[in-house]
Amino acid sequence: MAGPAVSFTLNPANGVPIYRQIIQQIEYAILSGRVQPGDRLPTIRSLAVDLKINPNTIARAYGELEIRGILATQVGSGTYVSDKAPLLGEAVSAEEGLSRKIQEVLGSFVQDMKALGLDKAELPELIRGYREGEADDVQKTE
Amino acid sequence: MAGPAVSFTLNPANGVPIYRQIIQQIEYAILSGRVQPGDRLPTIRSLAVDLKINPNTIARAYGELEIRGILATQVGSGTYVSDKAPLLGEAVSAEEGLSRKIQEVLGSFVQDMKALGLDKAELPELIRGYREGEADDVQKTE
Amino acid sequence: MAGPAVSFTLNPANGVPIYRQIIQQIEYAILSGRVQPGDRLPTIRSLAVDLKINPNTIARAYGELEIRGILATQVGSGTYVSDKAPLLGEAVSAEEGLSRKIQEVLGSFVQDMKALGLDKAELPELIRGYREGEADDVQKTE
Amino acid sequence: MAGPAVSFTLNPANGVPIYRQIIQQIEYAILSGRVQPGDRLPTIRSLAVDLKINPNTIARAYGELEIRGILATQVGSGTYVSDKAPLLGEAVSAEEGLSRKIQEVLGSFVQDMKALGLDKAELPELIRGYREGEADDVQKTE
DNA sequence: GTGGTCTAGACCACA
DNA sequence: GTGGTCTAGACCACT
Repeated sequence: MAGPAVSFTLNPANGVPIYRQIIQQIEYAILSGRVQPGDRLPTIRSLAVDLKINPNTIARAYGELEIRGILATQVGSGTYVSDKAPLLGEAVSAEEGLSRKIQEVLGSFVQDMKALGLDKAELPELIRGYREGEADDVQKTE
Repeated sequence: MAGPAVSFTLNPANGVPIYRQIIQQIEYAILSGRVQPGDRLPTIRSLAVDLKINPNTIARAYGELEIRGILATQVGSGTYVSDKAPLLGEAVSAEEGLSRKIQEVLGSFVQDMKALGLDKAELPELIRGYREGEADDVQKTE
Repeated sequence: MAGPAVSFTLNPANGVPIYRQIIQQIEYAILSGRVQPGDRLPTIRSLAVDLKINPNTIARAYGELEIRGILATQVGSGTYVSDKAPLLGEAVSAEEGLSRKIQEVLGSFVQDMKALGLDKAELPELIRGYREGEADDVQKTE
Repeated sequence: MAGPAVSFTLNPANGVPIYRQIIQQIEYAILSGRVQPGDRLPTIRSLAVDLKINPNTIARAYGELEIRGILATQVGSGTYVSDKAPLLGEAVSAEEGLSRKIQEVLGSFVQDMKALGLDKAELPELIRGYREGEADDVQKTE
């Protein structure tokens, strides 16, 4: 619990590009409030070591978030979450940004389960029965 | 309800390659039993017209599933679900295959929600409150 | 003898699709041990230039072998022989895989010759008399 | 031994189109002398029944051989091997036609085996040790 | 009318 | 520089 506010969990074999997994996890951490504007992110090098991936990949993720105004780099000091960060996309408030993303994730979950033959009404029960299992092939920080 | 057994819904802007979306929807339809071994899939050309994409893209999806033994094609006649299809991956029975996939989808949903700051206990309530909205930018068959 | 471990020889006019000829030659090179797990294959583009064919055709061959678990690609780096590659098909050992394929090729040779009126007993003599001629219309690497 | 002079052995799953397998077997039978000019071939319908395939497929094989002057159809009477049949391709004598085909088959056999790591010198021994095994998945006449 | 093969070329993702 | 995705279109193989 003393680790960084953004903990990264990468799955290099699930088809989603690694730099995109990193972007998503930073976005989620910001939206959920675990990371606040002004917070400092891990350096590219330290993250690269932790996650055992190419520093370029992290640089690309940070770079894209910077272009979108979500992160800001201060040379010689580090990378910080920008003040306007919570307003991801076209959201007008932090709450709305979080809520949108939740609806989006929820929507594709319900749709996937429908495609697998499960009705929305069956899902709460299914979730209650869910026990976190083994991760397949995952690299985590901390 | 009189439409084809596999209905396709594509989201061209979510980063997942189109041919992979098609593959997934066929797999899910087979796992859920909506499509049975021996069933004929839509022709490449008709699907291409319906989904407004290039026939080669459909052919690629069908082709990968054929290499994996899930589909079988008879040139001049069409593409069919193979007899051994329900045993996707290393599953030893159709039920096990479906169950595995459900756990997999469920797992990443719970994990995503956790990253957005929601605890597992909050999810059933969230789902109950979910109203199906119209998706953003989606192409469907039918 | 200092060339690449897989040398490709295509016959564009024998009815066998080019991408299948490539697949076969990679398989044979693996089965015979000339190419080992972990070895890097020629890049798609360089092979395309060498063989004077479209890069997509090479990509298709590599792609099918990847789906079958025989190759693994690392984008930005290249295409490699997978660790489990020698166990092609249902073979349980590299030796068995090679032996099976040899019997298969041998079987169709004997059968073809029988259809041409030659008995098995005549074949050893025939082979001894065989002088390697120049092939008709062939494209080779190197 | 009382069957037709051309006995057909089809393998629907080896990638070679069925009509091409039929053409090859007729060619081989002619080249080897098992079938002589003037001999009558089985009717399309009877062959279709024997081989359990679509009559169109046989019609196509016969049709192609007719275009090449190897077969001749007499309406109402049947299909016959033409007088000039043994001169397949550009061969100037029946012996030369047979010899060419034998060299061709032999050449690709030696090449395949070389690709599998076997030297020409090892092949006679290999053939002597060969025992005809089970056919995989084959349909034969008679 | 099915699906299969191949080409040409554009643009993207990744190291 | 790697490989990946998609399009457009030509031509072939087969029923």
